[in-house]
Parts: sequence; structure tokens; C-alpha cells
Amino acid sequence: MLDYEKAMSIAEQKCLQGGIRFTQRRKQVLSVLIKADAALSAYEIAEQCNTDSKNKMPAMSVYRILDLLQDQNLIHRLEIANKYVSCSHMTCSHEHDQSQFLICGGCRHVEEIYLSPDAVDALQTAASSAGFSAISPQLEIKGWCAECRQSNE
Amino acid sequence: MLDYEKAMSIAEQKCLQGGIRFTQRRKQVLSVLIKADAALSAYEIAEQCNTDSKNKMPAMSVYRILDLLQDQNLIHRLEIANKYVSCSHMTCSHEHDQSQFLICGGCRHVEEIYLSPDAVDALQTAASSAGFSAISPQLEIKGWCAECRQSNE
DNA sequence: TCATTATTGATATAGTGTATCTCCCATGAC
DNA sequence: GTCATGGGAGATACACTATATCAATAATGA
Repeated sequence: MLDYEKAMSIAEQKCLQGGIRFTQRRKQVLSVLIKADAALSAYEIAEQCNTDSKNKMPAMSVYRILDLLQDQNLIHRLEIANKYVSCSHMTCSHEHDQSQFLICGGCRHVEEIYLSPDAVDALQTAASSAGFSAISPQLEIKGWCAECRQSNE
Repeated sequence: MLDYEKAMSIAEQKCLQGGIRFTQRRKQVLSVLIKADAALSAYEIAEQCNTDSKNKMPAMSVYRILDLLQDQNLIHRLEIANKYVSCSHMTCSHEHDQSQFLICGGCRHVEEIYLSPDAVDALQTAASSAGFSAISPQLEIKGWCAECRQSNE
């Protein structure tokens, strides 16, 4: 899990650089995602916010804030899972231009993985051959976690 | 595009083997997908069915039929795009256990690609290291098609 | 202080998909 | 041929994910 304090401070800086405010609402959403250390749906985030504080967080606000946090590269949206995760590279000083996620087709559990540059190159090459100019800097790969695989047999 | 007649005949056989009927409704849905030669959403399929014939195809029926066709390995569901495609390997006599799709993050255009076994192995290895027992036999990789890439700059 | 703009609240609505219950019809047993 | 059975289809309701829009509010700079 990310160093919470460090991550929040970096998020504040990034927002400043991006010319937007790091409001209480936005802090709250990002905070939930970092502390969860897992992929959550927008509605799960709202629910969590509403458990944590008495100030009601509408789902619509969550979506708005998620969009914004994504623009600042603070979180990722996982399209296969329809969920959101905090960017695990947020507190790294060096640049990462590739993230890869494994998503269990059964329980929707999400693991971040690290593909070798060779593997990424292979994907990129295949994409180019098909007339695509680039693969997404954020790959989502569906699979089966050990647990779901077992219970499926 | 698949040989239409051949594909439909194979689908019929597969349904027979699977112990289910290849009804008019099911033929109609599969037919639309094969002829479209593209990824369609469930509602697009329903719409197409309703254009083609006067017999109204409710979206709910489409979902039911898509599930069933998927069980018979006649079609694939693309989770990133929320769309469905006919299996391009349907008419092949040999076995394919891996399909890969490139999906444009902009226009949602779908291309089927062929990854080298090495690349697939690399993915599988990374998955295993993360505690996943397998990657999906059907990979979805998001990217940017040349057109969308251009208009995004 | 005031005007401007960013942010949030509130409501409506679209899109995608599942659950459930009923009815119909093809099939096989008799 | 008749009837019971079960698969298939229709219909309706609803859950979940997400966007659009407009009004209200808070923060900021002139």
C-alpha cells in the first residue's frame, strides 16, 4: 500500500500544478481509494465516504471527482472491472509510462503486475501490424485467480 | 469475414452437440453478428434484427441468446468495449485456445490480432507471479487506432 | 466588495445487464 | 392422437454504471 501521507501530499502538489483545488471532497475520494488498496466501483467509494463521515457524498460527485483525479494521473479507471484504483506509482519519483493490471474474471479481484519490456514490445508490435498506432499505457488483462479457478472446476 | 453458410452450419452442429436447439431467434442473432463482421452491442444487435425482420427482437432475448452462443464458443464478449463478436475461429478445423482483440479507446473499433506464443507466455508468466493461475483465453488490449490517435493531438 | 470562476448539489436520464415469472410450443411417452 | 414435460421466448421490473444539465454555493482575484 502507498504511504498515505506522502501520497496525499503529492496529490495536492499535482492538483496545484494542474491548476485545480484539492478540496475536502476530492481528498475524501482519493483517501478512500488509497486506504482501500483495492479496486472499488464509484458507488462503493460513495458508500465508503458515507460510512466514514456524516457529510453525504452523492455518487454523481464521486464520478466527477474520479474524472478529475484521473486527469491528474492520480488514479486509474479499470474498464474491464468498471472500477477505480489509486495509481501505485503516485509516490515514485521516476516516471512510469506503463501500468498493467490483472483482473479476475470471477471475483473481479485486481492485481497490479509488471510486464517485461519485451512483452510490452511484443504487444506493441502486434498492435502496429493491425493498424493501431499505440497500445494503452494502462493494460488490463483478464485472467483467473487461483481461488476462482479452483471453484470453477 | 467468415464464410456465412459454413459458419451457420457449424453453429448448428455445435448447438446439437451442446444439446440445445438452434432456433430461428438464435440463428438471427448469430447471423447479424457474422454479417456485421464487427463488434456490436446487444442493443445494436436487437436493432439490426428489428430492421431485418418484422418479428420484434427484444433486447432481453438478445442477452439470453448471446449468453447461450457464448457457452457454445460461437461468439465472444468484449468486456472493454461492451460488445460482442462472432468467433473468427468458428470455421477453422483446428483448435485455437487464444484470441486477442485490440480495442480503440477512442472510437471503440475492434481488431482481432495474433500475438506470438512468446508474448502470450510472457503474459502468462507475469500472471502466475501475481498469484493468478491463468490468463483469459481471450485477451482484450486497449490502444489507439491511427485515426483516433491523430485527432487526439 | 464585487464579479468571476471553480466547485458542488440536485435531479433527470441514458446505457448495460440480470432476475423472475408467465406463457407457448416442440418433443417424446403413452 | 393426446397429454405431460421441459426448453424457449415474452414481459416486466430492477440493479448498476455513467452522463447531462442547471441551480446553488464557495473561493479567488481585481
